[in-house]
Amino acid sequence: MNNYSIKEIADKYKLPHSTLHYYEEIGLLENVDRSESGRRIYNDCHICRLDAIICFKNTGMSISDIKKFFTYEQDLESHIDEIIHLMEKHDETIQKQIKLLLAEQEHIQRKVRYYKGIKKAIENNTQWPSY
Amino acid sequence: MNNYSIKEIADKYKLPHSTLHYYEEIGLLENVDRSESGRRIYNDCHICRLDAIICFKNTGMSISDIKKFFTYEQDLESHIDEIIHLMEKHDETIQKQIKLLLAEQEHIQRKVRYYKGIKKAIENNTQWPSY
DNA sequence: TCTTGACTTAAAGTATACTTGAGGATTTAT
DNA sequence: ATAAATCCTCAAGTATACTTTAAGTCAAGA
Repeated sequence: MNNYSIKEIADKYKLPHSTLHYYEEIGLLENVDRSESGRRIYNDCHICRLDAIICFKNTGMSISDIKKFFTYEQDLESHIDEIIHLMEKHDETIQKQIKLLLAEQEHIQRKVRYYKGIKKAIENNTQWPSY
Repeated sequence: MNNYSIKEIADKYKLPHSTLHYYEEIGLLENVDRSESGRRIYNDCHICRLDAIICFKNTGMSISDIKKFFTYEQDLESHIDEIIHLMEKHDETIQKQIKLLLAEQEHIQRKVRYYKGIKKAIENNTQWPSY
């Protein structure tokens, strides 16, 4: 089990120290050891948890849901159904997000084509395209 | 050019009235006419703009960037390069989001499989799978 | 040893995007 | 005619997720 300073963790995840303080304060990061002088000592469990936090955050999960996940995970046997449900729901959410993004990307790309048409028309002093 | 009450618009876009008030207050919706008694009268330009606002919001664009887009659009000729740049940048952003979501979806699906394995192990009183 | 950089706490502040509440006016349906 | 629905303004409040500030302690290199 390796040890890490707050700087090492902050650098690894490109997070400011304050965010790590904050995550600890709200209970998202737990059991952070301290050196004799009171400095935080992180370990591989925190690495593990931060990997999950980053993944969940990247996919738009709220901090309160992320916390719920870890709470369930701490007593996995009695919450296995909730955990599976949470993960399956989140999988669906991601799927919906991807679908929406793909659809909206079409709109944006259409706008790009439209505005490029306008640019050409401006440059050549010809008629503007219709949208 | 059709006219719409705030209720019609709110229903169409499934937004509370307050959000439409807010969008007007911050200048995202402009030139909203009023009836004699002071009630808002929206028209097809607002429909058009709201379609774009919803699209931009769905793809994670900030309100300040959405405002910037409409500001540029109001004097398209002198801002055509900025508009194209904004849209192309946004297209890239969406592309990145999709990539990230697809990658993270793998992680979530792996978790689902893992926890389902655990559920089975609990039910059959057998050994837990490794992650 | 001294200075610089890393770290601490606790409270207050910030950014974004709305939402709610109070109090009143108007419109529509019965 | 009256009740219910819809709308108005403006200020204050809320939720989420941090960030900043202040004032100080600790550790490591020159």
